[in-house]
This record gives sequence, C-alpha cells and structure tokens, in this order.
Amino acid sequence: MTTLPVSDAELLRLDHQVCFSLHAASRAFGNVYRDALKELGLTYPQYLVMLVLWEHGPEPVKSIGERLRLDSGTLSPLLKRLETAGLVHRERSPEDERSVIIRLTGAGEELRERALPVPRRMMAATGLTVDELRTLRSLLGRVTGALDEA
Amino acid sequence: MTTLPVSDAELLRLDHQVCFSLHAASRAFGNVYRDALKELGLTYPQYLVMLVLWEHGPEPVKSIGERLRLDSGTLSPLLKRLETAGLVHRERSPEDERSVIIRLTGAGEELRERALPVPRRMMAATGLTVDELRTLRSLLGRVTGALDEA
DNA sequence: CGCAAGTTAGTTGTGCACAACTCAATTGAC
DNA sequence: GTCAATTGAGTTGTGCACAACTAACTTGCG
Repeated sequence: MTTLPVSDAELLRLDHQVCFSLHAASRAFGNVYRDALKELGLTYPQYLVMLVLWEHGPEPVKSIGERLRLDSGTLSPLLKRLETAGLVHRERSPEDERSVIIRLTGAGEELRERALPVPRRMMAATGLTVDELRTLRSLLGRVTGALDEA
Repeated sequence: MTTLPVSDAELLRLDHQVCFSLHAASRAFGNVYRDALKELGLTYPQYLVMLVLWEHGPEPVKSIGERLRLDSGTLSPLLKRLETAGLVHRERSPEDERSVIIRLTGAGEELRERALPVPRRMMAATGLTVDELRTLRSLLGRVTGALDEA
C-alpha cells in the first residue's frame, strides 16, 4: 500500500475530520434510532441494555457495564427507568449482597418480538454494503482499542 | 469485490456491531479528548466551536450550528459557558437583531497556540495509518449523509 | 402601510456520559 | 478473628444532545 507524502497541515486537518465525522455519525445514528425505537418506548442506550439481556439472560449490573463499557453512574438511573417502564426487575444477589441482578419481566421478554425489525431498518439507513460495514466495524474496533490504552 | 452470501442473522448481528462500535468509539474519543483538553479548560464540543472560530472568525450562532450540526438548545448554554470562561464575546448583529455574533476574545485567540499540539496527540492515539484514517473518514461521511436522509 | 409567516436565539425538560464521592458487603493480610 | 483494603451499586454535580416551546425580529404579501 503506497501513499503519497502528506504534509503536517493535511495530517492535522485529517485528524480533525475523522474525530468530527465520528462524533457526527454517532449523533446521526442516535437520531435515526430515536425514530426507530420510539414505538418501543426505548432510547438507544436502553435498547443496548435490552439486547444484552435478551442475548445473555439475567446479569448483574457489573456485567452489563462491562459489555457496554458503561459505569454505574450511567447504568443506575437508566436501569431504574427500565424498571419503572416494567421491562426489568432488580434483585440483590443472594451470594453477594453487593451485587444487583437485572432480570427481564414478561413485558421485557415480549418486547423482543417488536424489536426484531429494527436492525434491518437501521442497516438499510446506513446506505453501506456488507463489506463496507465490515471494514467500518473493523476500523472502529481498532480505534477504540487503541484509545482505551491511553 | 465478491462477497459470499450472508445470512439474515449475520446481517442483523453485523449491524448491531457497527452501531455499537460507533457508539463506543465516539465515547472512547471523548475520554481521550477529555484528558488532552483538560489543561485548556475545554470539553470536546467546546473545542469544536473554538476550531470553527479560529478558522472562520466571527460567526453567528446559526452558522456555527450548521457547521457542527448542533441546534440552539445545545449551543446556547455551551456558548454561555465559553463566555463565562472569557474565551468569546456575544453581540447582537446590527443588521439583523435576531442574530447573535460570536467573536473570540484576546484570550480566545491566544488559546489557539496552546491547542496546536492536541490533534497530533489524538491522531497518534488512534493507532491507524493515514490511509486507514482516510477510509474511516470516507465511510463515516457516507453513513452520516445517508442517515441524515431518513 | 399592516399583519401573517418565517427566521433566529433562547428556555425548559428529559436522558446519556462521566468524575468524584458515599456506603455497605466482601476479601485478604496479619 | 480482626481490621484495612477492595469491590459493587448508588448519588451528586457538570456538561452534551435534542424535542418542544417561547419571544423577538424580519420579510413579504395584500
């Protein structure tokens, strides 16, 4: 892979553009998800938590936070809202009283069916091919990994 | 570019990974920027506004919002904080009294020098090559464009 | 001219994200 | 066994993002 020489100024501009593009794309996704999830009564971060529970079953707050890279300051109020909405149930772990297990209610389980068509709509909205989505996912994963080092 | 057939299930999973990767990468960038900008007393969105002003000079709130794709509900309090920090000055436009012009103060201009090394640090932290950064920027730009349609 | 429609900032309310902190439960060093 | 350090959840405070709304101003149509 050969590359023409790149000036310092261009490098800096490129960096700005990448950071900004990432920021903008993330918000653009949020806006489209807002519509797609409106009828389910979920926000995107709430949807992410539900995905974890649908896939893995009951989990302590800690595990959910590790999977989504979110801390308790974000998850605690979010989970409280999901509980108020009747989608999850919170109970102290018998083995370790510090730990709180999050478990889907019947309504939470049932919501899964209505959420099934969402990913397809989102994917179509990106306008990318499968190969491009793969490339994008791969680059983003490497960036996140590298940034997490620092 | 040939692509093997992809099952529905795989498509849906891939989509989740892309959206989540984007979300995670955006937050990872935010965390690294938080450190890089701490000594300047700026958050990343505040830094974006300063970049616009450093590059284009005095601008009405509307123009800044268009460049950064942010609405007045986000910008008004953010600009008020920059004003409190002594970095910008806000004045009504003489021609159009509805419009508010944002102008850098002396301190705001001077901050530019101290902000110069930031992009290089960020770029190094991504761990990507120039070609990869270009690819990433291009894909993100297309995604954002497509999502803004919907 | 005079008023309806559109534009521009700002306000309010909700929710996410994270730092810094508290508190209770657990673990480990001694 | 006791107590200090660690761990897990939650709270508080700050700031971003956006929807829905208001207020002030401008423009253009009659």
